[in-house]
Amino acid sequence: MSPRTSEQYDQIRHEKKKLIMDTALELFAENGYHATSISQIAKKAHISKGLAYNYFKSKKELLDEIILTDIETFITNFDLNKDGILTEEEFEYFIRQSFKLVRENLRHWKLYFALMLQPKFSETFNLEYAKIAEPFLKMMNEFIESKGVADPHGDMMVISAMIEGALLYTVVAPDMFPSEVMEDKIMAEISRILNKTSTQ
Amino acid sequence: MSPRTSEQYDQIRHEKKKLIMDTALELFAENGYHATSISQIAKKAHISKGLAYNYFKSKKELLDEIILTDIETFITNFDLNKDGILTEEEFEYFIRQSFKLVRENLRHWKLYFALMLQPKFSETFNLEYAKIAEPFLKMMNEFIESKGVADPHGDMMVISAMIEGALLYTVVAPDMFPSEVMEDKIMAEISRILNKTSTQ
Amino acid sequence: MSPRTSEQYDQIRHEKKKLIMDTALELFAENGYHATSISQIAKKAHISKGLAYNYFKSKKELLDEIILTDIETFITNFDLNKDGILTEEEFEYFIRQSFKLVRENLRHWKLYFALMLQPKFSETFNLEYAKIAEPFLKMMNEFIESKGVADPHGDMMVISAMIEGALLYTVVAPDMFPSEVMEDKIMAEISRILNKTSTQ
Amino acid sequence: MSPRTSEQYDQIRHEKKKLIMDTALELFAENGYHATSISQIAKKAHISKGLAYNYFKSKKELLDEIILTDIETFITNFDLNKDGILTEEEFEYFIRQSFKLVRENLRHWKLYFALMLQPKFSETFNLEYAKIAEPFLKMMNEFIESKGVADPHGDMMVISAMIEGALLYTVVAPDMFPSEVMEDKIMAEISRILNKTSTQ
DNA sequence: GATGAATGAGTATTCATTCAT
DNA sequence: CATGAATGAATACTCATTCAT
Repeated sequence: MSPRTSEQYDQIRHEKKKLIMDTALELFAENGYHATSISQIAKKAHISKGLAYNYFKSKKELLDEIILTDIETFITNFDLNKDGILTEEEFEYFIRQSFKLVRENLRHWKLYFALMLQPKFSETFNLEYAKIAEPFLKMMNEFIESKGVADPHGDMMVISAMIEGALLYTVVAPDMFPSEVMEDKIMAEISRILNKTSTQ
Repeated sequence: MSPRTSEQYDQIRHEKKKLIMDTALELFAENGYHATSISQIAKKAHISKGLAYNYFKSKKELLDEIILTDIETFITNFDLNKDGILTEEEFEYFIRQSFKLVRENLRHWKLYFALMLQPKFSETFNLEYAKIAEPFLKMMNEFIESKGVADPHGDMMVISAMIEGALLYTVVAPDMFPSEVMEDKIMAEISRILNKTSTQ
Repeated sequence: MSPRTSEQYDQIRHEKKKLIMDTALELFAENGYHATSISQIAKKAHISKGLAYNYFKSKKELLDEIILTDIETFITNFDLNKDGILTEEEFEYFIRQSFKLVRENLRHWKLYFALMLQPKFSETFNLEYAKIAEPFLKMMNEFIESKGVADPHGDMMVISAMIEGALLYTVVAPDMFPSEVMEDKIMAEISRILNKTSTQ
Repeated sequence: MSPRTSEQYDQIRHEKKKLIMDTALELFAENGYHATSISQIAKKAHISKGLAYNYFKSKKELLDEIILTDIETFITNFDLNKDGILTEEEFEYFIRQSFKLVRENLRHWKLYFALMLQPKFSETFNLEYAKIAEPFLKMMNEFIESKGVADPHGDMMVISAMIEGALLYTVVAPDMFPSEVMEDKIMAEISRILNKTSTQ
């Protein structure tokens, strides 16, 4: 048999890493980071404990890589680096896209909320999410200000809270609070908030 | 010499229990239940590990008692059992009172959000919080319906999300999202949502 | 109220000690010495843990006192110190009395068998039981020799084993091996062993 | 490099398990189950505490596996499942074999006697020993009945007591009660009991 | 790349014992 | 005489991590 090419090795490495990270995310989200052991992850992923350490230096680093990868996915899906002024359509796109991403990866967001509650725990998490949150808030701020409302900062806070609350419900109680329904309602509410001055 | 009276013992027991529960809540909220050890709690409370077990049968039961006590405090502060129809003032009172209670006991609510994310973990939590959440949602539902809005269920979800998000920010980012400011803004927003039909 | 007389105090002390020892024996016999905690004993005796230490310096000493008291009872019931030669009636009395005492205090004998199996554990037990066993065996030896059998030492061993086995069954399986029935059968068997030479 | 073959792992597992079980049996027999800690076992076996838990889920399960293995050994050495009628030689073989097995594994039988005294403690023990005891008693019963003695049940009890007592002495006082000597004496006694009718 | 045996520090929990009252 | 709060050492058990193969 011919030896595997290095591409094949890379392929294997990549797939195994993904398998481990997916499995870990599932368990971290369901039971929490501390309540999840490497043994459980290994068993569920049908690999040996040793192999997990072949790919990740430690349990914490496994968490870190999960966070980083998810952030990357998020950023890729958003293109948050644009500098120009947002159109109404782009603004709506951003928010709807947020709901969509949360719905498509509930586990990640469950983990996100959990880590948000223990800020001392993960430096990585704090740093990485700042990268998202800041431009997001900045964008939101600028857009709201551009609308000429009376209290832009206040409106920003209400809108953020509404979105954050809806995303939390999407994650913990999707049956009682259907995500798509909330998304539409919230979009409408935001429109009303930001356009009320013009109608007066 | 005669032994301590049972009143003295009750007094001691009550104070020590409170000390242990307060200390535990502080650590549970800050670092999470699983990341907090009985040793840490004992050290911080300046007692021996053994004493903690004199008062609580297990770590889980310590958590349970914290939850139960906090729920009691909450219910006492609310009188949620009233059946009659809410006035506008009472409705506002309920919501403002919620913000107030969260602000006054941030630790408890941090724990609340954390436990909400791991529903399988604590039976006690689920049962006890259902006791609060259900009448709260029912009250909100009935009140909104009484206002004759076009989409009462949708409005209820938006309002709930707004409140939940604001409370979450109150707990995790009070500096960036000042709770009192949000409270006022949200009260105003709710008014607008529920009274918009009348102005049309 | 007049102070209690010292006789009354002695009476109280004596009764409490007995209560504690009886309770402890019950639990030691049922679950074993190591599996029984002072707390359990105190709870079952409806006293405080502290009181147990008022009467006994340690858990081990509590065990020791139980052993000593039981030995005393045993010796009192036997009058094993007689030096003279045993009559046939006296020999039978000894054995039947052994069965009777075991039946009347199963707990103590359960403890006895358990301690016999862990000779390193209790010095007290070993010393005290030697006091019983030695004269008992000596008596048995002398009596058997006096009967002029061919193999007195062998017969002594068989008879002892028979008695010991029957007592063990009396303690652990009285339903399947009714003690009184065994007692009679064994007495008959002993007679036959010791008198067979004369009939030949 | 390639990982160990599963045969190698099986080999290692088998040897280590045996080492741990042998060490545990030694200590359990000598000092009792409750008085023996996993630390002691680990130290004596020159392994870490953790490794013991790699092989046995709990201390109780370690005990269970010891019991089960010993029972297997016992049954293998006996072939107790035969249905046919016993010859005199087979009956004698059974009894002599019992003595032999006890002598060859004193520790196991010390544990057996100790567990017999605490029937509530080990379900496993009760169930497994019933498997041995029942056919053994049945066999003995049938054989005795086949001999046409006047009181077969009574004889069975006396013979059982004699054997049980002799085995107990074999375990706790082999110096004072030499096992082989007792074995011969008891065999002779049994013969006399069972054949006395025919000679009269 | 892959395995799982092995470790050791840490965790929850128990318990004999002490002591102030 | 009597209580039960308090301690600390020990116990069963877990788990992240290492390593020989």
